[in-house]
Amino acid sequence: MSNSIEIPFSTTLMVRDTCLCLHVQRAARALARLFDDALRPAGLTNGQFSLMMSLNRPEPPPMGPVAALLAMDQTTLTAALKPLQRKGWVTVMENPRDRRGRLLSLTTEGKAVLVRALPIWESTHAMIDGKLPDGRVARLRQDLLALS
Amino acid sequence: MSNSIEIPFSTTLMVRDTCLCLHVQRAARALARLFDDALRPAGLTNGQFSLMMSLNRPEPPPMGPVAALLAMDQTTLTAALKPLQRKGWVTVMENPRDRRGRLLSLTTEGKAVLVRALPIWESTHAMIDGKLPDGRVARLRQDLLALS
DNA sequence: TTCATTTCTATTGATATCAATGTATTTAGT
DNA sequence: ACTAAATACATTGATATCAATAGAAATGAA
Repeated sequence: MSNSIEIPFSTTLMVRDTCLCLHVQRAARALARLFDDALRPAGLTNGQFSLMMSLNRPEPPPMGPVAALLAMDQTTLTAALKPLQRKGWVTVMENPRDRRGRLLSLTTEGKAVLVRALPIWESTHAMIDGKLPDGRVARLRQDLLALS
Repeated sequence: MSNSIEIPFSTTLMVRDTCLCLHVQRAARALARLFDDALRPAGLTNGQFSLMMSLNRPEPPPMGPVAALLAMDQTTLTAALKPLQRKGWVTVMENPRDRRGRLLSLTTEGKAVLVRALPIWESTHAMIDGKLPDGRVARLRQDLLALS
């Protein structure tokens, strides 16, 4: 019988130390927890905050561009809207110009939630900012954009 | 009646452009899709690859350290192990030295899956690496670690 | 106009993620 | 040894994520 083929432990350490995907997933989970904790008093998760903030526009956007902006699957956006609709913070209406599409907008109450969440975002983000040397944050954002 | 308080659109644009959490979540989703697509022929997702690779050690680790390494909640790890156990790629056994704990190890078949996945990871990671200017990747990893 | 194609979204099923909570076991203080 | 506290993990419930698929409407080619 063929003996098991194994990956050497050194390779495991190399992958662990160099894998960009793993590094980004780790940071994503850590930052998500951080912002979720901070935003909890406002009743929002980090993802809900980003989504609702992206809906704060002069004109209600259709779903496609919003999903693209957040770099998420369209079906994920459909699902993410459900709890926000239930809470009455977001409305999803048929686009009169294209009846396949939907237009997303914040309700008055949704805007109020966002107003309460904004200072939390500001202070939390300022704290994160302080964790990295000056100027480094801009480059980090640029690099993350290149990966998106 | 009090008129609605709104966040100016300029603030929305500022948050969209500067929020590190959003940038990291975006990159995390994009990279996850990229690696998931590449690893699909091997039957693994990016997260399963990272998890199984982290189990490729001389001694089977308990769950706590593995969850910490991946920067994920312990309950998430419990859930993530389920499909891998079902497929017979990972075994979860009681720790004889501490009967509260579990020891995680790859099966022979699990190691074989990992062997098949490794070259996919290598080529995919090389492609990502090429997207960023030389030397920038190392700094990016360092910054992501600082956020974790 | 008609029909094939494309576009926009929803649904289903599977996994991922975490908070809240519960259980069993170990450890520490006495 | 006994008990309180801490530790390690599992379960439940809710949301997040995407692939596969399906439906409806718009678009384009003839």
